[in-house]
Amino acid sequence: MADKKFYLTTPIFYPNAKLHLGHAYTTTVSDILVRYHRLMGEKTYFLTGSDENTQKMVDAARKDGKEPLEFLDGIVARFSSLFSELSISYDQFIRTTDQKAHWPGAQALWQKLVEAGDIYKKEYEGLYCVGHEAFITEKDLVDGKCPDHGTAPEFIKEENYFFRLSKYSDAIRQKIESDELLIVPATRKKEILSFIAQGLEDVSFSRPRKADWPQGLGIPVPGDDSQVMYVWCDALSNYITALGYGQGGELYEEFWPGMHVIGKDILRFHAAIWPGMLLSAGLPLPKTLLVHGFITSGGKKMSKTLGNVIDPEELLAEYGTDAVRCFLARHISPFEDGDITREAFKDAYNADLANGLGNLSARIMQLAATHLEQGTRPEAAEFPAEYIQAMEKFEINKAAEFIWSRIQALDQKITEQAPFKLVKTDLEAGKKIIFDLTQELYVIGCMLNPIMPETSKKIKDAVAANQKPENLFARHD
RNA sequence: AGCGGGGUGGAGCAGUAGUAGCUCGUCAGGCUCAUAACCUGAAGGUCGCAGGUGCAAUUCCUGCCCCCGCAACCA
Repeated sequence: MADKKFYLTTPIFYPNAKLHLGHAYTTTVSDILVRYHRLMGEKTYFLTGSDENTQKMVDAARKDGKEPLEFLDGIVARFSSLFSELSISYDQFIRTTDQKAHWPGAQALWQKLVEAGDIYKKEYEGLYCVGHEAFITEKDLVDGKCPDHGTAPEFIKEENYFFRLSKYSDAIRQKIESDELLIVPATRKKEILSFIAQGLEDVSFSRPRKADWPQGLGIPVPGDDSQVMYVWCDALSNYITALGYGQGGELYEEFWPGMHVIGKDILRFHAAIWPGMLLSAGLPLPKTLLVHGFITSGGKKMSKTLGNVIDPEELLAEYGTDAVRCFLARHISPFEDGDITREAFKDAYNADLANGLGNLSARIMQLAATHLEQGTRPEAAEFPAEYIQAMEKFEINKAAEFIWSRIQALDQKITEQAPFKLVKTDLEAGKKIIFDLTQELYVIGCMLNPIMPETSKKIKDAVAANQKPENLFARHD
């Protein structure tokens, strides 16, 4: 058990805008899983980062009147400030513009694909839409313009490198079917298998270096400085470059392969292109892909025009870190789309935290502080099987549900056994009940560790100190 | 068009071939240790529609209807 390893990554995020609730969700789910495995005594490594070599970022920077690299530093600082407010316990933040940490590994991986004979040059011509950052076909056009962006596409003829993904369709399918590459939930596995069954096409793997990209942006293709890597080798590779792949990294030897937490929109890249690259390079595939859904608000996708955007920063400022983590963990399924509104958040906060956990802690610890002589810090808390099973299956909402069923059971127990009454007639019997309550509260504190690290500590400390904690969660009305 | 997800008491969700559960809300009662909290009970659903297979379907199959996402700030 002690030498079990757990490596988990989030996607790397686009630094052209600030992070929204969806990013906060991915990262929080990831953090809960990592903290759980850490709690189980495993050696963990938790990676997150930013995907920086992109045209959209350059555009956003210029629009902001900043040089891209300077702009990036500012955005990345905001990322880490959000992560810190969310108590995200990552070990490393990888940036794809990092020429020391990232580039050598990405280039080493490219080289492997070349050696495997899977990189070839191809002339490509077509209509390129700048807004899409992609080629579009003539039949997409309306009046000669891109219907989404209202601009005429440029006719581009360029030579690019391609990756022979088609060669790996069968091998990838086999790995996924056999769960060697486990895709959770099963519906996503089915979805990607039906996609792969159509046969995978080779993918464009590089772009000509753009004149307006500064030095330091875009990873040069080994042996061809006129080209930079396209997103696949540039970004997906972060999962191993961060561990020092290609640079004799010990972390790589120790932790790869691990698991990726991703949103449903990037399933294809992670379940088709990325495994294809790894197969070509002769490297192990990730063990698990956890694919979560999107967070909607009022049943609709959050959008500025609808005005239903919920900003994680605002929620954090109003309710605090653990309250936000608790909502995301308990009320959003890690496998499907989930919904949040301010009203629902407030209701859940009052029910789960103020009336539930907070009030229970207060009533038990008030009794304990009044009637017990001293606190206790139980040696090793037993984790109930239901909790373990849910967490192992990544069902953090069910794990949370289980904790709250325990909270309810304790409230019932206090009412039924009425230790506050019993102490007046049979002090010892009353004290025994109160002591038991503190022990059970302590276990709840332990189980809460991954989901609500701060609250977990406060509860355990309160039991240890035999003191009623400060009001943990004040009601919001 | 195609692909994917979903339609279950007022709201949000679980769930299973055989008396339909949970949370919130509502109503009534109880308790007083606690954060006007907590506990108990009640009302409220023909489980989208129509067929089919089964002794039996909300649960399996077929068809249909409706909603949502796949295009934006994107996980």
